[in-house]
Amino acid sequence: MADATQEPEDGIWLYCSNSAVRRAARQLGRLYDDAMGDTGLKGTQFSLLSQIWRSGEPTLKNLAEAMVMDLSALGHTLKPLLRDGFVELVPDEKDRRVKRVRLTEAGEAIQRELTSRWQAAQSRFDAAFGKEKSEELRRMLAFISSPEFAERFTAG
Amino acid sequence: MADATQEPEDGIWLYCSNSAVRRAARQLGRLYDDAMGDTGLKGTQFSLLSQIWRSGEPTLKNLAEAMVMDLSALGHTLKPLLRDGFVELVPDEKDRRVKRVRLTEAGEAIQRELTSRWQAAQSRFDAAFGKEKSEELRRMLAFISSPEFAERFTAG
DNA sequence: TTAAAATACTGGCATATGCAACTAAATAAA
DNA sequence: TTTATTTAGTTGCATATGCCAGTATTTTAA
Repeated sequence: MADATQEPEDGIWLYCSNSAVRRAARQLGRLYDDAMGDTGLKGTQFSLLSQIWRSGEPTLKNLAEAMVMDLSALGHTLKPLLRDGFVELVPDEKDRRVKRVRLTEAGEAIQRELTSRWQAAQSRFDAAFGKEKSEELRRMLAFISSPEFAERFTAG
Repeated sequence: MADATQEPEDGIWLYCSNSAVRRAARQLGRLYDDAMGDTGLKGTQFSLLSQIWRSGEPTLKNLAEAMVMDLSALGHTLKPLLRDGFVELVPDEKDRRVKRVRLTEAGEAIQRELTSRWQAAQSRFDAAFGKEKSEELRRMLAFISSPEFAERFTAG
C-alpha cells in the first residue's frame, strides 16, 4: 500500500493488462506521432488512412469493426480528415443507409508520404524490440483485439 | 492497394506496432470499463487511483512519469477525480512549485471497490490469454514503455 | 546578489474514443 | 402491405491525451 519506498519500476501496469497496454500506447503514440513529423497528421490518422486504403472504400461499419472502434468514435475521428479533404464519404448504391469512406487524391498523396515515414519508424521499432518479438507482439495484440478473445473474456 | 478482396483479418495492425497496441487498447478499454460496472468510474481511472495509492502521495511530475503520461494530460485526467472528491492536491512542504496527489477517504473506498472488480477482470484476462503469456505480455509492454526503449527507438 | 536558465504546474486548443439517444432505411413478422 | 424490429449513421456529452504558451519558483551562473 501507500509505501513510498517501492521501486519506480513497480506499478499497476505490471499486474493489470489494461494499464500496461494503455501505458505502452501512450509511449508509442508519442514516438510514432513524432515520426509523422511536419505532415500535420498523427500516427492514429496514418493507421486510419492506411486501413481505408487497404480496404478499398469500406463502409463506416466495416471500417469500425476492422479497427475495433466504436462506430460513433470512427465518425468523430474522421471529422478532421474530412474537413482537410483527405477522405470523403460516398453513399452506397444499394443500401441508402450505408456510407463508404474513400481516400481523395490528396488523401492518397498524404498516405504515401505518411507510409514512408511510418516505415522508418516501424524499422526503428523492430530494431529496438527485435524483429521476431515485434511480430509475435503484434500477433498477441491482434488476438486480444479479436471477437474470440472478447468472447472468452466475457464468458470466463 | 485498394483490393476489397483481402481477408478481414489482414490489416495495418499486423504490420504497425502502434496501430496494434492502440487497437488492443480499445478492446481492453471496453472490457475493463464494463468490469468497473456501475461504479461510474472507468478502467483508466482505476489505473490512476491504483498507482496513486501504490505510490503514497506522489508529486504530479513523478506520477506522470510513472504512468508515462504527459504532465498536462495527467492534470486533465485528474479533474473529474478531483471534482468528485476522490483525490486532492496538497502543496509540497519544501518546494512550493510541487503538488502532491493524495487519495481522500472516499478515494480509498472506491479504490478498494474498483480493485475487487479489477481483480475479477484480470483473472478473466489471464484465463483467456494464458497466465504465463499474460505476464510475458505485460513485461514486453513495460519495456516498450521505458525510457530505455524510447532512447533506442529514437537513436536507431 | 542579481540575472538567466531550468522546473513544476495550469489553461487553452485539438484529436481520440465511447455511450446513449435519435433518425432514416431496410427487413422480418403479422 | 402494415407494423415491429433491426441496422447504419449522426449528434451531444464526457473522459483520455498531447502540445504549446504562460506563471510561479527554484537553482545556476555572472
